[in-house]
Amino acid sequence: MPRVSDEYRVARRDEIAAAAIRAFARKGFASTSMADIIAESGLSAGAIYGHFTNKAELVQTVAERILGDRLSEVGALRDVEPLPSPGELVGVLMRGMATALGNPALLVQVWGAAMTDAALMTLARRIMGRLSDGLSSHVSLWHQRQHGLSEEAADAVAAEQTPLFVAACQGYILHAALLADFDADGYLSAAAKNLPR
Amino acid sequence: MPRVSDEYRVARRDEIAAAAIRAFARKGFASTSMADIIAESGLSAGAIYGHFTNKAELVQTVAERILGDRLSEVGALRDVEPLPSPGELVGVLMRGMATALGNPALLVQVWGAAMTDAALMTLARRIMGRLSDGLSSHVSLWHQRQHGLSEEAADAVAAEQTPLFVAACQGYILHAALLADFDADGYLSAAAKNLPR
DNA sequence: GTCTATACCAGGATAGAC
DNA sequence: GTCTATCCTGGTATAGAC
Repeated sequence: MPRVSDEYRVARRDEIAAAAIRAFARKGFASTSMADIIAESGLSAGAIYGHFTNKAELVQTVAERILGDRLSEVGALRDVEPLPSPGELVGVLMRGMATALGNPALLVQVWGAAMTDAALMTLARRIMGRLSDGLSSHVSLWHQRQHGLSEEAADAVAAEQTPLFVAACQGYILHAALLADFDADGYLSAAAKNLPR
Repeated sequence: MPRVSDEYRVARRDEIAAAAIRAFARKGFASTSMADIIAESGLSAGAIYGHFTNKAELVQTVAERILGDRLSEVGALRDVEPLPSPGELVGVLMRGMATALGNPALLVQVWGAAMTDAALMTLARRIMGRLSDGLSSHVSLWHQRQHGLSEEAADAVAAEQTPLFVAACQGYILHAALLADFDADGYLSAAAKNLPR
């Protein structure tokens, strides 16, 4: 029995989630406390806990939003013309992620946290599954168009190769997060050139 | 001015570090408390803090040991006969890591923790640098032997391709840590077959 | 060097007034 | 719904006896 309108509720939740994202971007995922988020939002502890039952639910919501946004990009992959090679696609995805997310360290922290947090683990799996599906269907399409494979044959090749393209994305993120002098363009052009095509 | 022999000191440190590794393997890297390590070691808080100034130093020592052990394997890469392709080498490395370390989740947690811990970041960079160097010199050797490239030309190719091999390792670890039904053999044979050679 | 006991702190969550 | 104030837990590190 809400005392206020649903629009108000969702708007407040959005507002709090946005503040949490800013806080995470500034202080990192794991080392951001509720106090940080509270300060960033300009609200109070009571207000936050009125909209999220606990920190886990808030984190879940925020992570969903951060990663979910990237997925729409994967969905639009099929329609790019001329069809880029899967290796080039890795570059498109990673550049999009870099500008949208800013700090790749956030993703690495989410992975680490997922190792001991069941909800985050589920989320990370779902995201990775969707990325994998998006890439896979693109790889299949590529082999059909480029090498004239049948759909079945192309799907088989895609099933085998897709993990390597996923790994190229994950490797990009880890390189970017760990190396101070990471050469992003060099990495991506090497991926476009050397991954199977 | 140590009151006991140096041998005793290093033996105790080793003992504590080994207990910490067991604790990390069981409860994960981030969520293991000093109390867990104390219990696992059978010693007391005072004893531990007599040998390590704080948790960070203990973690540093343990992480160094876990990751450092893997590096000897990288060093021995050159001597394998017949020379495996770089893609095959990824398989050798990852299988060795899997048996030695058991749980790949530990590495993912170390990466995540490194994002906000300067000492761990330094360590992670050093490990990745050495892995990269080991792979790189192998890739160069491979291209000299297999395709008759000059040392300079082979080094240039290696510089370009090495990040992809490193990414294949990192991707393996993330796949293994995140996916419940990960097909390790399928991943590694796909890597051996599809990575540049 | 090692033990027990405890000080101390950070962070998540709640109570009750408005 | 939101605020302020506070409780409570879990965790690191230290004090002082042996």
